[in-house]
Amino acid sequence: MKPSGSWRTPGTPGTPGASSTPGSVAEAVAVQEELRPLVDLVGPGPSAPATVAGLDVAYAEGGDLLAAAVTVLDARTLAVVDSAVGVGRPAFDYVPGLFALRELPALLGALDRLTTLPDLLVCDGHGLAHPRRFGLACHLGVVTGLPSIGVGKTPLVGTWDPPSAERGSWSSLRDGGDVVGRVLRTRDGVKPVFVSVGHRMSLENATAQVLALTPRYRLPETTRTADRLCRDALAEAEQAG
DNA sequence: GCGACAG
DNA sequence: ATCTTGTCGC
Repeated sequence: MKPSGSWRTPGTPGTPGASSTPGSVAEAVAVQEELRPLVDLVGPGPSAPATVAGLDVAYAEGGDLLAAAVTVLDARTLAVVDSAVGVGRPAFDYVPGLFALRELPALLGALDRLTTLPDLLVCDGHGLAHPRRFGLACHLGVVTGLPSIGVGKTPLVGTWDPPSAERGSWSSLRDGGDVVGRVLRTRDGVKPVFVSVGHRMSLENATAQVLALTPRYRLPETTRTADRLCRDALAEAEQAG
């Protein structure tokens, strides 16, 4: 039972603390500050990725059991072409801003079990739209070396003006003088999502990719398929033991 | 000091 | 995240 530590194609070999879990809040913050400079903000990322991965985690009632899932979709048809899921334990208590430490080991474990190496990771949470500009999407991107973006359902930091009601409209998400993301309307008249860059992606491209992944629903198909997979896996795990 | 706070 | 009752609309 290897924990989660290695990655097939490390973007930055020898990255310290990349996938080991800190033992305290102070250590967790230190890990984020240490890895933050490794984020590639130049991008621009693939304009026409062949495959896009969605990542999500589901928790059992007690919060002591979780299932992490990754689904890989054909970017053109949005069909699932590969997937991996695994159950485990949260690696850290939930603390806003340190959320990534909680799910990272389980997600890396699932990524390791993929047969396909996706061209882009779409994370359920924020990237740069984070107090220290190092949310889950940045962390996963740096550790895997893959282009990544974050799509959050609710804000963590920042202020914004409401985008107009039509799908495709957006407004800048600003925090501390920085544009850290976009508030993007993916469906007409429906609550927007919060898009931010994770790693090796431009904000413009991240926006385009999210729109390509939302032909019908508010959330990206990647997120929806991963959500279903980890929920099902969690239900099975709870029945089994 | 008080509220807010990804999932 | 997860739980929950009810409501509106396709």
